[in-house]
Amino acid sequence: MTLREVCDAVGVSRRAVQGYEKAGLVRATGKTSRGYLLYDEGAQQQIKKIKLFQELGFTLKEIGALSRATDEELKAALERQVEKLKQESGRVGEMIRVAQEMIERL
Amino acid sequence: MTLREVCDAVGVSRRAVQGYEKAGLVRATGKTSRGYLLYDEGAQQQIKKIKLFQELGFTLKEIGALSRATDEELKAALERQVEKLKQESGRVGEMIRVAQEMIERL
DNA sequence: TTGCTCCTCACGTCACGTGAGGTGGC
DNA sequence: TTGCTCCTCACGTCACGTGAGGTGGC
Repeated sequence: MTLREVCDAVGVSRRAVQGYEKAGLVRATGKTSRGYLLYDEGAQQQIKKIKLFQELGFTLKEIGALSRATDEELKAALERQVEKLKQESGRVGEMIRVAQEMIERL
Repeated sequence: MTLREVCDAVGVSRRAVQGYEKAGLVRATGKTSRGYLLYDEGAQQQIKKIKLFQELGFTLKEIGALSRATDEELKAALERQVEKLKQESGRVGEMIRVAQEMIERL
């Protein structure tokens, strides 16, 4: 698949993928005769995975480390992340209440 | 109050306040003979307010615009923000579920 | 030659973090 | 003079956004 096709399929920008490559998280698996970047199924899955981990709140650096981690380490990292996400969830809920209170007073 | 005192009281960094000043959102209200920056009660409240609006998800630029907005405009902006925060809340909840599923499978 | 699509830099953005170098008074 | 605290730059960081300039084939 070309870069554009992968981007459309996964829902990331070309520039984001470029960022992933710079961080050493993926690589194009080939190029067409015209120089277009190509990605195979594995690379596309990898890009999808990077995006998911980003949404879980990991930085690109952390994602790189996790790809080299054991299952135990990955599990521990996910558990820490769940705690962070729960805190974030509480914070967001609180902000919704605060904003609604402000609206009431206007 | 000195900058340090304000930072300690409000819970922001000196560098953050410097960023607020650069964005035109606050100004030191004076300086001591030693050149230390001073902030009065009003300035401190302003810094607190900036921090709150940031936590509601507004950028510094938006916060500047809101300070010059009418109550109607502010209300509308807050309502839009509540919608965004609700979406964010849903997203975070989903991410918690995804992470927990990943943990189960390890 | 023109138009189209894609490529590879590389500076810009946002909200600070993190020193660097300098100052004033005990 | 040394130590301490604070000041004002100014480059660095993170994850891209946004052009700029160039290429290949219809």
